[in-house]
Amino acid sequence: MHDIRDIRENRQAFERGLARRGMADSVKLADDVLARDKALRELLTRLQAEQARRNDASKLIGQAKAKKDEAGAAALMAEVAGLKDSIQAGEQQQREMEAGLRDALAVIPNIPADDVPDGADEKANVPVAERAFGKKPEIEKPIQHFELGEALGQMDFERAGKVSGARFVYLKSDLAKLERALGAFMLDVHSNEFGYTEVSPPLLVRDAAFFGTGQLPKFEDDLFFTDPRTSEWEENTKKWIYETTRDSLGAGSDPVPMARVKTIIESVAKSASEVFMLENTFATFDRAQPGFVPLRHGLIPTAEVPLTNYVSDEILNEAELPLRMTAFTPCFRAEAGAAGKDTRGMIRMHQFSKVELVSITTPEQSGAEHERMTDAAQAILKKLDLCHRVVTLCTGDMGFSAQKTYDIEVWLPGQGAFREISSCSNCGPFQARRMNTRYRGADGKGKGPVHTLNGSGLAVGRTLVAILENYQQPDGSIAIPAALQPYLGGKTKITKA
RNA sequence: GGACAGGUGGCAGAGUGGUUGAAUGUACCGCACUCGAAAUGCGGAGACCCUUCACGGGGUUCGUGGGUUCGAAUCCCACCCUGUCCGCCA
Repeated sequence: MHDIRDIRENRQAFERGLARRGMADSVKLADDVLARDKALRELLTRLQAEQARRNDASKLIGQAKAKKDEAGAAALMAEVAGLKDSIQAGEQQQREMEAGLRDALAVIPNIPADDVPDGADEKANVPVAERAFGKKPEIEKPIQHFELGEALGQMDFERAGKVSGARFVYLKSDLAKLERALGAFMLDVHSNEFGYTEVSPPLLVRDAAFFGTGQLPKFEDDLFFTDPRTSEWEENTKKWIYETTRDSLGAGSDPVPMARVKTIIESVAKSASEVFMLENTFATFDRAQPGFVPLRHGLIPTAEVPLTNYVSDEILNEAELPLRMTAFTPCFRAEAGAAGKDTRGMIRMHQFSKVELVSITTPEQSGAEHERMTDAAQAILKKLDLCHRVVTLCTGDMGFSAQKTYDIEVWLPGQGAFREISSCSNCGPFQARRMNTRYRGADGKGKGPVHTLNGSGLAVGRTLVAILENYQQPDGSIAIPAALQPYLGGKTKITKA
């Protein structure tokens, strides 16, 4: 979320930043947002003058009543009576305008950092030469991981399809253990060597958390949600519709028969719940009538969501920063837009496990922390001796909340390609503003929003893929990297059971 | 999930319609006393927003969102959360 004051004071930088991201309408966007801001401030100035007058008068009424001056009080009350409607209308308008401005700002992505390369898509990403590691293993006729896994009898997409549908998998036996070992190994490295606090977070979170990290309101279709339309919620909704419409329906003095009223309510409630499921929920979030918007939970697409939101709505002390957290969790992605890509194997799944790194820092710390986090993620690949490279994402390839991102790409011999295995982003104050997370210095003075960073350390599913493909043996077995052997009871290779 | 109780400033905790943005304690900052600290005394201090070149002025904020009222921490409605008991359960 952008600070409207920043946009107001430095409109050029805002427009240029969005243009660098490839948004053609950045000037129009700035126009829109600034017009809303101006109108809102004009309203506030007017409204607050009225509120001040009302407050003064109300105090005087209180004093008059205390002195038993009923006539004086009555006179004052008459004087202020007219203000009430105007103030209430103004407050209503204020709510609408604030929500409008907030909604407009909520869908605008972060501005790229100055040192991020310009470009439209992944082809313009720039390798970070000094971060490259290892060399591609020499493997004759390398086989893809799913063929290896299926041949071992320990990776079953067919049964997963039967039970859950496409893009799910059963891992069994040593491959299941390997996933668990990788998670434990990564957590140990990050907590013991890099000072991240190990966390086991909630996997189901509320809309507000998704908003905080930037998944909502724009990327609802990428997430899985629980259906909140309980029978109770339907009842509340009907009750609300009845209460708010009974006057206009005339149920009291009944030009419309009660049965007809009930039918209308039923149909409105039904379409209301359908609209709810189809529409972006945030548009109505905490603005509409309470019982009308049901609470739902969504499955986290990454532990970034619960780890970052851990500090939402809080004011942190500068001394406790940076805060570092790591978690090993399943991640769930609906990935509606990705159909047709990586349809075979474990590269792109609805459910996968990942070890996540999150740092909460001061603005001064975030740049160095970003490098440090990338070091931590790379440390895993180095310990596993997996060939990889690092690229700085160009402006057109970065995620919504990021101002700078490094992708780590591991070499997959079976695919004959480098594939993303980690993505480390510095989000600057962008998420902190959405979450309302600030910090204060030792003197107790507020210092504004914190900076947030997140990175995969690493995607466990894809690491498992990388191990299968890089450590495959001519006989179809898989060697186990030395660093992992202690986590697998000293085992040195995985063979068909 | 049900019943009951509760959510107030960094923390604790008064306050049930009228100079209450909020007593009091504690933590924090400044000053005095002290060689210094502690104790004590005096003073200061929340957050967000609008407005002003500035000094300043104003608004909002007592879980959240609405409502009643000239005026709401206080009354009404809904929701969220916490605690206790009951139920259910890995």
